Amino acid sequence: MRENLTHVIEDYLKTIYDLTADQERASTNQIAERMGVTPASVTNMIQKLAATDPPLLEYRKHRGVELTDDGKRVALEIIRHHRLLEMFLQQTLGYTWDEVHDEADRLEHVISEEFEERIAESLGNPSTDPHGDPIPTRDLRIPESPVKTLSKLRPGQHAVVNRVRDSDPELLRYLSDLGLIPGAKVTVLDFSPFDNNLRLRVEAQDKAIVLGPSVTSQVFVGVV
Amino acid sequence: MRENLTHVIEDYLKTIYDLTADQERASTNQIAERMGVTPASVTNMIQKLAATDPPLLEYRKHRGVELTDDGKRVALEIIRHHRLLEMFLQQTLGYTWDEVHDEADRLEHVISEEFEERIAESLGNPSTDPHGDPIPTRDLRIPESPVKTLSKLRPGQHAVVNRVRDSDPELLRYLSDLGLIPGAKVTVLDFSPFDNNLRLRVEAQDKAIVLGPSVTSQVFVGVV
DNA sequence: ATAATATATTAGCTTTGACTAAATCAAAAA
DNA sequence: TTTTTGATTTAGTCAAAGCTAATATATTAT
Repeated sequence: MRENLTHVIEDYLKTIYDLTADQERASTNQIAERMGVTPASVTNMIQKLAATDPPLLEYRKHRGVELTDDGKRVALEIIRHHRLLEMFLQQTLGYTWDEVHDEADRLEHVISEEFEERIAESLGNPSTDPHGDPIPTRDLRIPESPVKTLSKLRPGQHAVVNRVRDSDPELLRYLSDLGLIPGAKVTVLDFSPFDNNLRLRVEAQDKAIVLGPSVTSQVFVGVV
Repeated sequence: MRENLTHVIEDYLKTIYDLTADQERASTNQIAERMGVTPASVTNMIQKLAATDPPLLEYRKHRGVELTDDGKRVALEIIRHHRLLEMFLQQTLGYTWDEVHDEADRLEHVISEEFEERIAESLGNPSTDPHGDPIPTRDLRIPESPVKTLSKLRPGQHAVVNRVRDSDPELLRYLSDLGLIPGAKVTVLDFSPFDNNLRLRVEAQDKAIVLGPSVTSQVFVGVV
């Protein structure tokens, strides 16, 4: 039913899955930008993926794409590999959370189900990766990701960090210096309009910090 | 100096390294058979590898190939990855020794130096893999592999198994059932001419066994 | 409604690494 | 030495996945 998909196809499906987490369809240009290829290459590939039997995505000219259930299944399998690997690299091999992403991006395409199963078990079947992203279960169910970002909070509100965007290692190092890691408790002290800066206190850190929206929009929280 | 070599090129170099362990040069057909491709494909590839700057191998028409020092360096790097991975899969993830080879064959091309270094350290920088094959050091030195096989022994001789051919998982399961694993001590009881069978006793096993040359030639020993 | 801009598609070309079929070379046999 | 056989090489294709340049479609602004 599945198999014989190339690593490249897996990457396209993963990227599209990601993009359609917060929108209906993914556009050619969005996919191109995320993957670092030209839009023409994307058009080529998505037409091919829409023409497979069964189709991995649904394509409408000039209207972008949406994954089919088959496409989603493949994407989730890869995402499960990726996030389990991130956890494994951190917990078992002592990687820091800013180092795990690139290594996992390469390993995710080549590990067997056996490998997946063994690291999952040795980690105690974790439900999230080091950045707080949920790990799909063996049968590829995945809880909704939290959608509220720190940038939405206003003075007086308390929240717990439960996930951070993991795309930029620089940002991750900065966040961990600040103590803004999953589990951290924060209190918003001040909000500046126009620049949308937030002044806030991270529990267990001595002094308050001021962060702009390019940081606060990357941190997902649950309000308490 | 190195880099931008494809996985396929790495596989060619590894195969050629392996073939030239016990002969001067590797022939087109040998390489083709080992890699499961046609001889024509091999000719293509080796001509390309001989034309790189610096060349990875030395090619003479109808005379086969030999790796250059640069080619050997690349091969040894991959072999180091492979054997460290085999050890890691067995020791850390609980794989059996017949399962590690295929997984390592895929992982060896994608792990970083960082990953290599971390597993080497976590394993205490082992000098051999689960089959007894020596692991090249960080600076890519490798001891000579033992060359004497069990099939060369004659009645009365005592020996210690130090390596077994790792290409066939079936054989590996059989050998481990017999207790013929690196470290095992054996005594040869009988030799049958014509069929070249050996009857021998494996220390710590209750009864003697008879093995033909298709088995005994795959087991490397040190005579004591 | 038209023009301007942004987005998407098509067409044609490139590189990698396979393949088959045909041709050539080298070694062994007659 | 010639013939036969087996190994190797050449020539020409193919599929994957990228690219550029040219074209077409949508959307927004006038």
